[in-house]
Amino acid sequence: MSTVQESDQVVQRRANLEELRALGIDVYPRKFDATDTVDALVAAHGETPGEVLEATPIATRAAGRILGIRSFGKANFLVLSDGRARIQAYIRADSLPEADFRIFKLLDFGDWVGVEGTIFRTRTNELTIKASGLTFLSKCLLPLPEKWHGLTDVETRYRQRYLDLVVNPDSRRVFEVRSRVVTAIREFLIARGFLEVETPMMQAIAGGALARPFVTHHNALDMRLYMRIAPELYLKRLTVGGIERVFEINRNFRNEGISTQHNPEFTMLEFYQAYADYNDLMVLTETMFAEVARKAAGAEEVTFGEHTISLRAPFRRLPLREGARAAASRRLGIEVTEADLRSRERAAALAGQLGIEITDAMPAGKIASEIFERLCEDELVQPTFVCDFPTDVSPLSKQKPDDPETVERFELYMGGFEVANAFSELNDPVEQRRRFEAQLANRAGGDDEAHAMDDDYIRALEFGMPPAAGEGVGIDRLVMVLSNSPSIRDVILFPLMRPR
RNA sequence: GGGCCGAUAGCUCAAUUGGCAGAGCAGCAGACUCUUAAUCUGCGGGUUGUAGGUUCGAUUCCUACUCGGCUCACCA
Repeated sequence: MSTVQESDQVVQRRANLEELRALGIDVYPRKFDATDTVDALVAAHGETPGEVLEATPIATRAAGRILGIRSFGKANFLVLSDGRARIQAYIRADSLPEADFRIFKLLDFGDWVGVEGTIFRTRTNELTIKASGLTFLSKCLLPLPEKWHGLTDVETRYRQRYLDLVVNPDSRRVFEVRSRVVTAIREFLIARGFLEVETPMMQAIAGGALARPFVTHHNALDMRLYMRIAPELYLKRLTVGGIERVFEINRNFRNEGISTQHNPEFTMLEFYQAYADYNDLMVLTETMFAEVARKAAGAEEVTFGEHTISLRAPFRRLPLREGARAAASRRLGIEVTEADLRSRERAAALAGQLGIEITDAMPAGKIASEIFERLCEDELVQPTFVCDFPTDVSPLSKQKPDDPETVERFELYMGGFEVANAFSELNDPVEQRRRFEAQLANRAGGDDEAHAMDDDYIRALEFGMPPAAGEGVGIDRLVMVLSNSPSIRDVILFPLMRPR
């Protein structure tokens, strides 16, 4: 947004500002010494009866943005917001200095002020600061959205998030949930001996996931760099280095479509635990999610759209081929077997019958997972560990000891989308090299999201990586579920938008 | 990228068959010493997303474009 045309309202607000200046007031003062936040006042005295407040008057100094002015000549009310809570201030001409009352007369909806006074309850039992002093703190020169309907235009809410936060308390609530989610995860992992680290965001090889990267360039080194699509290979190098429990919460970047579940930059928790396998991580994840839900949303059951989602452990386990097999059987009215899904030829035929497009380059496992995603994904509302993925869609996972076509991997679905992905980590350098080579073949076959060869990573494995399991958790999506937000843009403060 | 929908005052929304572009809040002037979506009286406020076209006349119909939403495709 560039300059806004000077409407009559803006002219008026500027005039009010100049009039304050003419009174000798510093209209952009340095500071205000508040003794309490509005939120703290409401929390502390929201239930205190009026008689108690009257018997022992409580003095306070609080500041905030004006979100309401009700004027009755000599008796006036201001609604003061600190972004979390609101409290009203009672401004009486004969209760505060004349100069301060003159300030009041020049206030506009949206201005920042500080109020000094004592707390009482009005006849209508409203908790109120009876002002004995009023300090002007900053001017709102542009008219804010309306007090009653707030701001509903989604484009403006995303582009000018600050307006959304000013007038829509629910929006603020979402980002408080988000903050608590991250805090709860940190506490959970640190309490279990995990070390938080930061690994490169700019990488010479964008590995650890199958996705198109953003490309950038380092001038001094004259080298191509990729914004990371995952921290995985660096965190696993750290397990080679002996950091047995490690995690990172940070941004990933993927150069792909935008949707209600995809933003080009998104926040991911990734953690690795040595000596554990994917079964251990399922237990860890259930425990963690239940705790995070309690701490961030206040309960293990949350409302998500028309659903109630329970994050109480344990979560359902559903082997991928079993889910795909059952769904395909239902859809086609025939008995589909797991063996069908393991056969390239029969799986391809099934996909054809189901109307799922496949390419010649797709191996059987890829087709099975396509069938699963198309038929099952939307129905996975309650937390479900989809487990035992085909090997050829999982280049970094360890195979099951008795079934080399299957890896020890799970994805956690809830609310109808994927929230986490984990596996027993492939730590055999020879097998890892073979998997990378298979990926290179896919790339040659036209799959530009296939994993690149990473010799440096192979070398790290050759030094010996302990048995370990690792997991990535999409923080944004988890927050969506825990804050009942239908779009990922609702949980990202400044989602990517085309410039206007 | 495809499909559908949307864009009107600062905000939230109307506008009949194509016929003077309106309301509430916000703003301005005034009244009011406990209101809370305060109330009451009066007043101002518009390049109807952009560019074209059809028409005596376009917010309305048509075309293109911009931005956005949903959705499909895509998406470890």
